[in-house]
Amino acid sequence: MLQAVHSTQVPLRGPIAAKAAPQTVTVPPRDRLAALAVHRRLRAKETAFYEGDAADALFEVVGGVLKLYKLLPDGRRQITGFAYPGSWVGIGLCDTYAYTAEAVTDVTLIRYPRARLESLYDEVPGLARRILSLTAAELATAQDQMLLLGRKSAMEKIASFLLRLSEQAEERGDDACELSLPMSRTDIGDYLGLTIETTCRVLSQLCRMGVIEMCGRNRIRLRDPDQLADLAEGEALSSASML
Amino acid sequence: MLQAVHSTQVPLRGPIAAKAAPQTVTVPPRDRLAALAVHRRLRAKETAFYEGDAADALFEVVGGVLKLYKLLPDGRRQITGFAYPGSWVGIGLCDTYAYTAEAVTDVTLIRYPRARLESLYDEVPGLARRILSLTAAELATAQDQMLLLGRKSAMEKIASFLLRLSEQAEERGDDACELSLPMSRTDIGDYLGLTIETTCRVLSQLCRMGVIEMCGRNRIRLRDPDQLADLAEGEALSSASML
DNA sequence: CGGTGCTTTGAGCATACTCAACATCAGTGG
DNA sequence: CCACTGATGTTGAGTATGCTCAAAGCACCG
Repeated sequence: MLQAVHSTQVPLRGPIAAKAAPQTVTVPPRDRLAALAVHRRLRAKETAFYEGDAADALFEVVGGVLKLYKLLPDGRRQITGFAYPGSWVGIGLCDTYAYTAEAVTDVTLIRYPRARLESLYDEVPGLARRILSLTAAELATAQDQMLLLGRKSAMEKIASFLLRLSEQAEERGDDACELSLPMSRTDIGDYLGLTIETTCRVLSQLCRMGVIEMCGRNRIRLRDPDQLADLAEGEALSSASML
Repeated sequence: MLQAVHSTQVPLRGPIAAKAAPQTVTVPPRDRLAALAVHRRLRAKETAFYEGDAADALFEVVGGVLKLYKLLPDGRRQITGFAYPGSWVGIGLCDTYAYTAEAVTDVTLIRYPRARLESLYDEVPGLARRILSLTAAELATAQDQMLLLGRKSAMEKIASFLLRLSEQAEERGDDACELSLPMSRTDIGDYLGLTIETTCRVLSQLCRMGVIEMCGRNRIRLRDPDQLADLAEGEALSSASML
């Protein structure tokens, strides 16, 4: 069973999580993966699993957006990431999930039983490597986020967040200046380590500065992406202090 | 070459990065890995690689402690982790390193050329899985750190940090109450998203509260680990407000 | 001993938080 | 269709936590 190696190459679905090099997996494994897959739908606000649950499955996001978060005993919340189509959720070696996964919008998932998926790691060349690649991309994103959370100001955080959304939109083939924000202001704050009030205030300030424009609650138009990029890295333009 | 599978099992060196289940790899791969390995020594303050360098190798820490950090253009720094013996450094899919790795103490590393290591992933069963396990552990740690950076107070950050060091000491078989802090106060601050002054102040406060005791600059004794655990999760005891 | 680098402590301040009021939107039912 | 309601978002005023700037203490090392 370890022989079945040199067959045609088929690209797996690409990751959202940025810089992952295009990877491939041989065909038969694709089938063996498919044999494990079970589709699952969630309505907005439903959870796929809770932090602390037995981690018996991995999920691939096919449609919609999930938020992944951790809680402190007193209810403070940190969203560790948003999962867009192409993301894998629940990766991590532990036997319990390290975070809760809750649907922001209606969501479609593919569920892979963990034990059976992992038993394929050693049999299906490229599979472990593929998962590794996704995990490594997620790790790189997490490290960027640590820099953001630990060292950036509120303005820099919001600007960085909008820019990342813009890059993702571009990767998806959408207009990089027309952002959709499916998550609430509270969610954005909990992702960036801010309160909802600060999140609102900074967004309003960016509007006043003419850097962005709000088109309804969940839609933002970037009017000056270059200035936004400057703001994201602390190159506070003089106009930043005006107002 | 895909046949050489069922030989005796040998545990690879365990990870510091916590909850990784003990994993094993078959013997021949161990040899193949060893064939790639090159030892390297660093004196304190030397760097193994810089953020942005071509990522042509992975490193396993054998002795000493490294700090891994990212910089903003204006010099603000976020340490994303400390690498103790057993840690692998430089994991991440990118073709450039995502952070700088600098020796805190004198350090001994094993260097694995990345391309050649990765070419073994599909040939050596268990290898990719092993690296995946390490990466996943690092990801879980990173997510904990996001919660800390985004949502914890200075006191909670310091308390959490000391507790994690204590757990690591225990895993290493050392006394869980006798912590060695090889890194400077500045490093601790840059790891926790604090300034050096706040770091000092909180440590002093913990001393005054009788929770810890400082035995020289780089050594701390935990006198009340239970209270420290309470402080780490925001269960601010009344004594916390009494200076 | 005197330097240099790291740490500690103090005083004042700024950023982001808390609390509170109000505005807006989406969904519901009259 | 509009009025009502609850949820979500926005804005303001005051405050607190942690930062900045500054000085002094301490330890290690020639």
